[in-house]
Amino acid sequence: MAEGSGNGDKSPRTERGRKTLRRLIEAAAQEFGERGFHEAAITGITQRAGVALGTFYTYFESKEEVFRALVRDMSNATRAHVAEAARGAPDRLTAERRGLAAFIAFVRERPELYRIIEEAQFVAQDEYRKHYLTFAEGYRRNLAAARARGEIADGPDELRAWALIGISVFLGMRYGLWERDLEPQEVADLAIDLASEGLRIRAP
Amino acid sequence: MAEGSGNGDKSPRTERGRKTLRRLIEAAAQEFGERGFHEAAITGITQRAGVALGTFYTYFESKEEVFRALVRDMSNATRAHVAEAARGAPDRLTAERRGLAAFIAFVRERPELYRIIEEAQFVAQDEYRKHYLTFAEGYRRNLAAARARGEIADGPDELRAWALIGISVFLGMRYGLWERDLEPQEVADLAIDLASEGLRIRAP
DNA sequence: CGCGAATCTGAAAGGCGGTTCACCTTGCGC
DNA sequence: GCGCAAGGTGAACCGCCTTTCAGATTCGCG
Repeated sequence: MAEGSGNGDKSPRTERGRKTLRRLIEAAAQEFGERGFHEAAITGITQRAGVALGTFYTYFESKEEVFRALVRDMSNATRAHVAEAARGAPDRLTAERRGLAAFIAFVRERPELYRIIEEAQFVAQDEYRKHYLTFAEGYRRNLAAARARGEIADGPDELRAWALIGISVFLGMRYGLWERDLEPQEVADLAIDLASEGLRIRAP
Repeated sequence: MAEGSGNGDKSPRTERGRKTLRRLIEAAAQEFGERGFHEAAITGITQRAGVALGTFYTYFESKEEVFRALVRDMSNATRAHVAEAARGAPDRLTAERRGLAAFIAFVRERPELYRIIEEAQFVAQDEYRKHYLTFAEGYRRNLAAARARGEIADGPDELRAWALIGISVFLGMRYGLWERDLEPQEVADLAIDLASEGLRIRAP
């Protein structure tokens, strides 16, 4: 759960406490996911968790603090999920394809996580930036390594990383969140084909 | 200014009124851009505009209504700006390059507009979707036409459109809003080169 | 058992800011 | 000039929700 920044040592000491904390976090994910940060109410969180209002403040300093904790969790969960799916791929493009398909499927399963991260842009800018900067840095490293191995053409790693992230996020939104007229696997195949081959007509 | 949906006929009748309305809209763009929808206060808007609190409600039904009006305005302004820059390009890839450079430059000039559109996701979902759906539809048509002319390789127009929009938005965020270590023109050149050539090594 | 620490409780404090409204001012059309 | 619609004013209302807090309850340990 990442502990993190300055919560005046509110971590639980007993098993009971840990259980309550977990329920609060899950309830918060639901509440924020359904209603958004500002519409969400602490009473909504505590009701979902089945505890009294005051209990919330046994574990969190403020509404914003849970939200930040949630963003970190989801950021980690997303990266872990994608990395897991791509692990053991024979080459970079295959890894990309698998990662993207997994990402879109992930968005479908847990739309609330997607929504929370995007809202962080306005509630916890620093966490939002950290999320994408971390993602981009990993991406950049992968591209640089693939380039060194001669798997992909020469080019600017960092910019490419941001471009590919943009593709993933928007395809995730369009084909994961908004409509499901294509399967994650198809979306990934088509997208990676575009990234790999480009728009220009290949010489025969 | 797009009139738009159901504001109980609050449009100004005189020149004085039109002037005040314009100042309110500009003030709102500033206030929302700097503080975000929820932090923004009507008093902040009216103070910036130099009018009394009540005057706001002479022209708008609610806080949300100005916000929606603003999103529509900015959506139109962005599309117009990009289309203008791309007009008269000899081929699609050149048009893309010019449009992207213009978009990134636009974001740099008016970061508040960018921020407002993204926040619409949580304040006025329908406007947000409409913005990107409209953008995507135009893009798709352009790609289909270019494909028909034999300028680009065969492929799925709509998905490509979403992918290219994702690239633009994320490069705009990274190189327009967050840091300026590359010029808009360089970003556009590199990005369109990626979109055109792809990652795979070209046969000699 | 019995005691202290950890948890839990929920009423109420305290702020905040959107919206209303009754009244005043301005300026166009005759 | 003058009358009336359009425009402008800001104090007050109002509902909502985060956070606090004093006290009750539970639990683990000796």
